[in-house]
Amino acid sequence: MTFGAAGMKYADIIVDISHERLDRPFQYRIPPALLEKVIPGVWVKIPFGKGNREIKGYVVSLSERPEIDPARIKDILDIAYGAEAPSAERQMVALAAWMKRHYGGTLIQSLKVVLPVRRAVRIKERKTLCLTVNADEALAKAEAFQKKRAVARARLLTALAENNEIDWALVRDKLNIGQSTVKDLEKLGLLCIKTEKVRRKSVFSPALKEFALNEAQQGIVDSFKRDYALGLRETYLIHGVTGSGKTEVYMEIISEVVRQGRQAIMLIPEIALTFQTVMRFISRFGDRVSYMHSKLSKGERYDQYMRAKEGELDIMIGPRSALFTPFPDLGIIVLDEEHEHSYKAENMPRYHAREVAIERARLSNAAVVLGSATPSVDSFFRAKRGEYRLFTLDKRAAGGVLPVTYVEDLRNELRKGNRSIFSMRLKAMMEDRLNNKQQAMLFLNRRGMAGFVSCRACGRVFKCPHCDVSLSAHRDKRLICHYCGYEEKLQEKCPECGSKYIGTMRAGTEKVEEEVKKLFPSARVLRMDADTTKSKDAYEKILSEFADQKADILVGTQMIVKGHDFPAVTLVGILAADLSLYAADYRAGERTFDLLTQAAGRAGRAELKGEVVIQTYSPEHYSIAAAKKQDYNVFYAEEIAFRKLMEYPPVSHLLKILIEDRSEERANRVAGEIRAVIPDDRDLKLIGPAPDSLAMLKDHYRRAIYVKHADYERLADVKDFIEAWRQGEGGMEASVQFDFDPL
DNA sequence: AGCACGCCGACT
DNA sequence: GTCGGCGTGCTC
Repeated sequence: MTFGAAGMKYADIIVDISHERLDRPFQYRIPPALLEKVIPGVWVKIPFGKGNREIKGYVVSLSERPEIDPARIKDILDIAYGAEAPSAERQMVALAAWMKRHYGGTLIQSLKVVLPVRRAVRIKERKTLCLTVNADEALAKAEAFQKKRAVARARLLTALAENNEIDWALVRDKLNIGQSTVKDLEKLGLLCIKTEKVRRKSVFSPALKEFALNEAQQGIVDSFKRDYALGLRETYLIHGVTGSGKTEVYMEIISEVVRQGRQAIMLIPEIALTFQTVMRFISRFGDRVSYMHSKLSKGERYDQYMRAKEGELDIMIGPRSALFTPFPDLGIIVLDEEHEHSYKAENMPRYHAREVAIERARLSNAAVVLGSATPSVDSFFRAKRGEYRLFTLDKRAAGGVLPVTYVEDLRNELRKGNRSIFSMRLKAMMEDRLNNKQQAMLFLNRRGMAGFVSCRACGRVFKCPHCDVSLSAHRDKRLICHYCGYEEKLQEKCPECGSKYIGTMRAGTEKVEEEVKKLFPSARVLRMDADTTKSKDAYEKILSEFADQKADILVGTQMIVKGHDFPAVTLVGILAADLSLYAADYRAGERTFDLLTQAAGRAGRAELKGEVVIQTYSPEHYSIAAAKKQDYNVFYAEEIAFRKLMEYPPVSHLLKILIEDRSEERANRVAGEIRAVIPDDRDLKLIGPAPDSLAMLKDHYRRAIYVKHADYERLADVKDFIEAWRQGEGGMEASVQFDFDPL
């Protein structure tokens, strides 16, 4: 490290404003007094823009030579925080650069994800606008402004008259109104700006437990140790059926790495669902373990990070954010339930924890272990290709047999005159469990319920003829494909069988609960869904009530599928397995198989034999057929064939380049220029430019170019190339955004 | 993103 | 003329 090296008069700084046009280093002069302190990794205060307003910036490097006219270069005002800038942090910056390259967005966005947030806890503020006059008066004013051609003011006042309180962000994004308009109206006394604040907390307590590994588990641990001793740092995928004891394997592997004086990160999907896992780690590793969860405040999270950095911890457990724990010598990263969707970030940079884990491991010479009962198609594909080492645990550690699974064809039920939501078999089995004082779970698959349309008689699903995904129902009886924009009218009769029973299926959990009570008036029913778990702890409360057998039947959505063992549950009913199958997403088949397998895994985990009833309109679909057999390999073979045929990930990857501008001519021109400048590569497939599915948004014309390639890295190259070109000769006209493997 | 400059339509 | 809204361009 070069601390304040001689001659380094300038600092290259990434400003803390997330905008495409500002996403590059800005040079600032380092005043003599700060020469020692301004080094890469430090946050500084700088004057920015014409008004020299004070903002923060992150120093990425130092330089001797001014890149622009020195007269235009301003001085750094002061250090903001972080004068200690350790080497671990340098690695995090490299990781941020990697994330920007692979997921798009700005560097400052990636930096903020990767770097611990400093104690200067920014109080989260939410600004809302509200009227200070009544609605009628506002409307009158709006009309007056409209006459004066003050369109923006009129728009804002009309909106406020309707809602009387609107989020500032909403006004800015959806109404396309600048802050000058808002501030002017505030000055005129027509509206006021309210600011609210938000807060958080946390608690826990441990327990104790012991265990021994079986042969299969020990085999994995031994292979890992051998590799690790040889200095091999690989990515391992453990495919282990539910109850096969993956957690013990993780703990053993982690304990080996910790013994060598290195640290471990253990990633879990969500803390609430894996509470037991956390407890087991705490009981084994004691106070050298810490965990994180989404409810921790920034200050609390920062404290945990600091403990890790200072060497007070060996293991960090938590959701994807735990990935950025600044351990001095990280030796291993484990991702449990690696197929879980919560590993994918929802906002920019939309990173996947699995991929970032592998990159971080590479940077710190660590190994990666992925584990799942139903591995993601992506990971299994890589394992088969030899990128990851595959291990299999196909037996339950505590013995016990897998449940018997029945698939019930709902079309037959309808034909037999059974129009209830329960098949005859499920009804009979529920009755049996009630008589024998055993428990049942009814699982309603609500995922992908975004209104797909099907025929109740024959099960025909209305699909897009171009994309092989289901169409989603919109207002005024239109069916739209979210992939290509294809549109058709909702038909009166099913084109397949002529039935008029066509519609969006919307049997909610409430409806199911009602039906159960109607059918079995004496049954005690618990319901768990977004409604009943709104309050804090409601989730745990319902589950423990059910575990204590205070109810006979638990009705719920996805959330009942995970966590908690219920020894007395011997029946799992999946009411409509199709619902996730026809979601407008190429991963629909994968999701369905996961859900069914995990739901089935809930039945009969102890001595009692379990049974599973899968109700569906598409018993022949491979996701359902494979779930019935509980055979991941059968599912995978079908699914990967489908992905190959359709050129969907992981077989192929897609980069969407979105060009947006107020002027249609400019949007078209820039799109054309970008298309022309993309380097020639015969394996690179280019589509477009063409109007985006949302051809116009907020009065901006949108044009899209799609680039397809089997290798994700080539697409990242294309993005880098276009960005560099735009910073240089291409110019920064219009706005350009990149999206990898969109939708 | 946020701020200043300047163009163009409405009004004294 | 000139007042002021709203578009345009730039930020080391």
